[in-house]
Amino acid sequence: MTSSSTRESILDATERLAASGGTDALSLRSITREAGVNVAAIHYHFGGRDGLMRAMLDRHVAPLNARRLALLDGLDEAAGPAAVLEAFLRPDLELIDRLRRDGRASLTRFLGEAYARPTPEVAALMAAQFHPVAEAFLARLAGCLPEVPPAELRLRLGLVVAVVQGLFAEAPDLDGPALLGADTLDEQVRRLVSFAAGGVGAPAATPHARRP
Amino acid sequence: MTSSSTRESILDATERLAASGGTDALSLRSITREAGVNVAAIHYHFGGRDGLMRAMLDRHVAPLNARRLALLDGLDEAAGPAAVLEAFLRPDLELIDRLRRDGRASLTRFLGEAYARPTPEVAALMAAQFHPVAEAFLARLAGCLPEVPPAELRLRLGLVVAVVQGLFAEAPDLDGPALLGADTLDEQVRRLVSFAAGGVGAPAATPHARRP
DNA sequence: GTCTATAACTGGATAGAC
DNA sequence: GTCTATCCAGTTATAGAC
Repeated sequence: MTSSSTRESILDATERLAASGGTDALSLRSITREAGVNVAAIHYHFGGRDGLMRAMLDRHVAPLNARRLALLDGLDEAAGPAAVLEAFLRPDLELIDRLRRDGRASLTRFLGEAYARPTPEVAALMAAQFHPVAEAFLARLAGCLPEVPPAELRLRLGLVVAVVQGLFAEAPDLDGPALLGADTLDEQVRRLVSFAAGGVGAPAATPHARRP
Repeated sequence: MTSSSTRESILDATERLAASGGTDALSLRSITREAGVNVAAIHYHFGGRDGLMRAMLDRHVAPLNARRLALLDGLDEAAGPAAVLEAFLRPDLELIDRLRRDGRASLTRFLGEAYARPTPEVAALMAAQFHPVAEAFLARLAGCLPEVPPAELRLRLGLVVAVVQGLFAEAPDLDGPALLGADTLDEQVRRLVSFAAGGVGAPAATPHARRP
């Protein structure tokens, strides 16, 4: 078996396990059993467990951010904040939707955990990949929303990211009457974007009187 | 040493470890070392590791929800959506702020993980505790925001919860120029509430024309 | 109620043959 | 590049003395 096909089969097996059993099922032993390869192969190809996890993240996060930028790039000059936020959010919902249709919903939790409890290295990788994306969207939003101070905009985009993180974490459980349950993808996008646009474009907070 | 004081010292030690080392530092061995008690004591008092984790959650989540309801109860009849959302969100920010001032910021990650990767039992416990709170707030919000359909309101409150979950997960790292970094607590509350109120009260999403 | 001692496992990593 | 065999640190849990 050539080098690259073993590498791929390890990644595929890891993904299958993450999708069905959640992150706890991702021991080197279970992965190698699933992939039909050997424990040492993982160390050879990825340098260890951490390297494998980083490779898994790249596999999903890089396309996600690429799609964000592509959608942003395709917008009209005159696009409003809602359209910009749709470019930011739609790729996440597409990913969640695709994985859930495949019966691989638990894979979203793997991604959610990369946010919620990153290894220092994973955190650095995520930040490095996400930073230019965030800056591009912030610049565009600042153009649409001149009345919102840039610092406030930055904070609010951070809150939007927090929403997305929450969606990824909960996505496997949303089968019932929950968040994005029974809707079509476009419907989900509309609803999420209307919430996000309302939040990002809200009048800047001013101190208000407290009750006596 | 009496039964209850051992129980307490175990809980305290668990909390100290979660606060300094994150969730991975919470093995029975490290806990018993820190508490100066024995491994078997944990099984005696909590029935095992899971029971201990459940007890830890109760210790923080129960007061959180109680405070939410208390603040909601103290509102004027005429209170608007922003005030209601402040009652919902302020307890979270208070908790994060308090833990960060104590140098126990990592404890927030423990709570964030309870959302992001709950044991089935933990998920059930969280849902049971949170459900009545959510219903109370939804009823109140429905009164303030008759123009937003109840189903939409429910979804949006879910998104607010996702924001909170994201805040808990990231809180330990927010020392730099990040989300709620340099502000006072009241300032944080104002900013978060203005975002949430903008999102929850946004005009209901309507289909909009896509670009050609 | 508390402790010692130990059982029974699983985890990641690696040396060295092929 | 790939495998076998092994190492060792780590985990939860429990039986049984006190």
